[in-house]
Amino acid sequence: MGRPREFDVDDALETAMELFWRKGYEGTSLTDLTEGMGITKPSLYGVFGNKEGLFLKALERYERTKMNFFHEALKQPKARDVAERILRGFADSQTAETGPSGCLGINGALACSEAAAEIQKCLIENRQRGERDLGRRFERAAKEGDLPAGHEPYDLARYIMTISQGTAIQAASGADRPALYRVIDMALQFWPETVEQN
Amino acid sequence: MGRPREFDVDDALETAMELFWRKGYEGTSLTDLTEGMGITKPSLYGVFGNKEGLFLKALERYERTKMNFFHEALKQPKARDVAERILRGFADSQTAETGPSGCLGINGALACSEAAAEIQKCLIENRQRGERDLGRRFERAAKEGDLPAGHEPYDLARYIMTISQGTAIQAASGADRPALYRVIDMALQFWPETVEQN
DNA sequence: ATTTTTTTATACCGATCGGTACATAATTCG
DNA sequence: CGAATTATGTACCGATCGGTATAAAAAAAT
Repeated sequence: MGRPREFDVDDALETAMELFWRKGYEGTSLTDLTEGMGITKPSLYGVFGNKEGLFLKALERYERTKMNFFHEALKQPKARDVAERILRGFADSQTAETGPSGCLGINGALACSEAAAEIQKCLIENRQRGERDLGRRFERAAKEGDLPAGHEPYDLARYIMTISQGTAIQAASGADRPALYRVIDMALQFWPETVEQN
Repeated sequence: MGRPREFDVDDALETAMELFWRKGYEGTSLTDLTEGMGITKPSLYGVFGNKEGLFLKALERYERTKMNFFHEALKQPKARDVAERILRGFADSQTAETGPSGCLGINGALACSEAAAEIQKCLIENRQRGERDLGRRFERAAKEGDLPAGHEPYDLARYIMTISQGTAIQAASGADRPALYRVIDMALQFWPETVEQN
């Protein structure tokens, strides 16, 4: 009952996500948001709580719609394919034709005022969670004899995430997808395509 | 002549640099700056012009005092040593005990409002200049037969810069120096220590 | 038709933003 | 000693920040 909502919540959230992605949490003002989403401030607060709540919901949407490749990649049977899919998945997302360049999880609040400390902490934990999940996958690979010799699972995970975070900066600076793919090719060179059978 | 300045310009600039480094250009308020530097706003504006001018001077100081390893590294006779010194130089700077984590050139204004667009552009050009300088150095190395086979100089330069930018994010997320060193070791694995003599 | 419920639009809130006017203080020059 | 010059402290500027009070509008329920 009650007056029906005049805007689509999902569309509005998509717009908010793109704005935060492009301008960061603190760089995006409520005026940017309400104008972009085509709604008024009371509507925004009614549905999303406040700016922080809106950002967290936008981040959730980002993870669900743009980072879905990540946990899909973990399902690959070979660790090298896991790594490669993650690297290319990030590069694809960071250089999509439509939408902002780079990564919301980094652009959102890398360095910020105390007012955004909570968001910053949340994004750091977000990145660490991904790295930990990848490390766990590589731990399994180690047991399966599926890792290149002389490498610890969590070091490999940090390595892959470091490359992906690097390409996020590159993309935000204008690098295009083929350039990032060449970086990825180099980053994977040390990792033999086929590991010794045991 | 005139009343003598009551603060040390260099000390004040050092403090401003650290603040911008930790909180970014827009995340650092004039109140943060004046309180940190121990001066009043008129003094700040008298010496540094405005916030943008102060940031640019802080960036200049950063390049001069924290990034000096970079052009020193370019002087190494072997390309691989150039690459390694740059990677470790960045990692060292990003994880110094005193001072903020990460990199001012990235933390400063990765994603921001339109008000900081000029600073953002300046930092992007800054990063691209470094990459170009490294690419030129690798071009020389290519002529000298000093590059690993099958790699273009500017691709290698982008690769090295991508790793360094990745470690900047890692450092800003709490990674320590040994962890970054292990990443660097992996990133350089494909690059043979000694290249075929021709 | 009236009540109830929810969303909308307008107009406003105190706080903070970057930046400055103005008078005073501290120095050198004549 | 003035006079000129520069720096400082205070107090303020308009604009914007995130957030909200209030009431009208639009639907469902009675």
